Amino acid sequence: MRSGRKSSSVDKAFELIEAVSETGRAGITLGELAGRAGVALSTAHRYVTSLLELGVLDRDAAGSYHLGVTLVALAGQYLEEDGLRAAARPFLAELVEISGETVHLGTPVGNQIVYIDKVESAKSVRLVSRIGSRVPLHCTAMGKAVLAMLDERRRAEALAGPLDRRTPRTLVGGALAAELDVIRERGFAIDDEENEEGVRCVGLPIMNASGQPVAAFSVSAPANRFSLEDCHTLAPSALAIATQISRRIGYAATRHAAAAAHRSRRRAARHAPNAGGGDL
Amino acid sequence: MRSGRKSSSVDKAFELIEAVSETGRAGITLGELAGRAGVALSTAHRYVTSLLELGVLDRDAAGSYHLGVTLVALAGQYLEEDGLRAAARPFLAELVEISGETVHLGTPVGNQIVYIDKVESAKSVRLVSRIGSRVPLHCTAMGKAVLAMLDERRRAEALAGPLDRRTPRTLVGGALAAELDVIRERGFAIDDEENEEGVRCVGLPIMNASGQPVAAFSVSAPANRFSLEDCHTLAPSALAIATQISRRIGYAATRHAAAAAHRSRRRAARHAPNAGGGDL
DNA sequence: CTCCGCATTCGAGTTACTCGAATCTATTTT
DNA sequence: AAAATAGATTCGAGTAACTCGAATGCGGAG
Repeated sequence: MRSGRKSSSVDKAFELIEAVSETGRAGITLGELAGRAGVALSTAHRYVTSLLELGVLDRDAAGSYHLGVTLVALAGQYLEEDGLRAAARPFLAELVEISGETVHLGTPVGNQIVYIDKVESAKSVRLVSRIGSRVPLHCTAMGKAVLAMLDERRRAEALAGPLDRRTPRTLVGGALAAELDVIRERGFAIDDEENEEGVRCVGLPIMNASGQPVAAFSVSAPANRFSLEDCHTLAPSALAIATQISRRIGYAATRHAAAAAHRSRRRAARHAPNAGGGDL
Repeated sequence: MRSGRKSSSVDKAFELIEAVSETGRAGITLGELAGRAGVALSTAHRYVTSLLELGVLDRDAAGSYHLGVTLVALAGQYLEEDGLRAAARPFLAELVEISGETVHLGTPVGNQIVYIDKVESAKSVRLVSRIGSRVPLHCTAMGKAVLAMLDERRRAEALAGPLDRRTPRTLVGGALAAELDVIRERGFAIDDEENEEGVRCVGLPIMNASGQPVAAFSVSAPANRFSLEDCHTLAPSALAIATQISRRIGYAATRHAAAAAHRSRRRAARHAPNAGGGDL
């Protein structure tokens, strides 16, 4: 085949954006940006010229590059239209009531989870996080919940790279694979200080009509007031909520119902957008 | 010159993204997308393939395209790092105290203003808005405040397209130009139901070290409890706050001090990033 | 079962990107 | 204050990668 099936220009442009994103508050010079993204200096300059004009990137007075406001405009649009978020919100609020702890909603992209919503507990010692944060799949409750429900091929893909040992309790390799099987069986994941010391979470997948884990939610709390036992106690309520959210976005709820889900895909596809439009 | 100074691939990719953004909750098919963005179907397909893989766009079960979560991740990063937002926040909160009404912070991109922060009043009848919203320049308080401070060339650029008459009071043409001169002179803008009936706003520009209006903020309220007189009464406090924010991000504060601002640009440029890093 | 729309594939043609070196501008050093 | 340095920007040749239109294949609708 003469031409590839994707656009390398687009890929490179987003590599540039990602490189800017990773540099943080200080910004980054054009030269360094080109280096990080692996393109020639003049190429980077040309791409960046377009991105500046679009407001996707910005330059400060010193000439360093930063992310631009256009990204905020697009993200705002996304959050407003996201049916999953609208559908899940009341259930997540209910879960905050039940657990008394902060609940997050996230979606997998690549081998990360992006937080797209948050309902905070009223307690004074809360965990800091923000919508838009990205966390790894392999060491978080939401991430493991998603991994556990992926088919073999996708799971292998997501775990292909070297896995960070963020804490002494982080699971990798065979131990992680075994854990994922357990999670798949019981329906929920526990992050036992595997991502951040002093923080425990319970995470559950949200399945779409095709039986794919399209999102997840988690309850997070300081480990000292959220024991492993508390995690297990909370699980039944959380499972019920996961089922309800999944059903609401069109998942045929039988356990091993991949085939059934597949058959009902057409109808579900037409109904899903409407479900998203409602506010309940 | 053989090669242009910007990348048309990047431009087109964002035209696609913009087209998806404009379609709203229902999503858009590939064919229509190609039409709106003005590219061939197969081209759109290639770009979209990359954008899907990056998580910038997403497909629902019916095959329609939507915005993707990667945008949320990037926007979250932007908001976290934005020095202006951090610098302005305490002052905006103070302005909410003084006025009792909701205050917004926004940045110009193209001929729109994007909301990047919001501090809500405690009153029960509040205006709905969200971070990431885009509003026109010519008929909003923030927009007019920015327009008034632009140099002749940029102002003309921003007003080049046909201007929407959003309400009967919207100003266009000569009346708008005259109004902008008044705004420049007195330092603040008033949106007297020019963008939305029943809503009045007072808007002020935030200037950077080079004397350019890089942002604006506004106080918005239902017209029935926020008269034109109220707007003028609030102005002095708002002006003081605008000056303080501008100074904090590095603007040499003298009134007609464009030249002085220009002379001090080098020093300011070096200091500005540090000022942005602080949290006060 | 057939029709129809839309996603996807394919190959030829050419635009628009890549690279390295030169130039210009701004900042730092002596 | 002048020279030195680093980085941004321009430039031109070469070619990889994109654009287009048509053909194919898949899934939904009648």
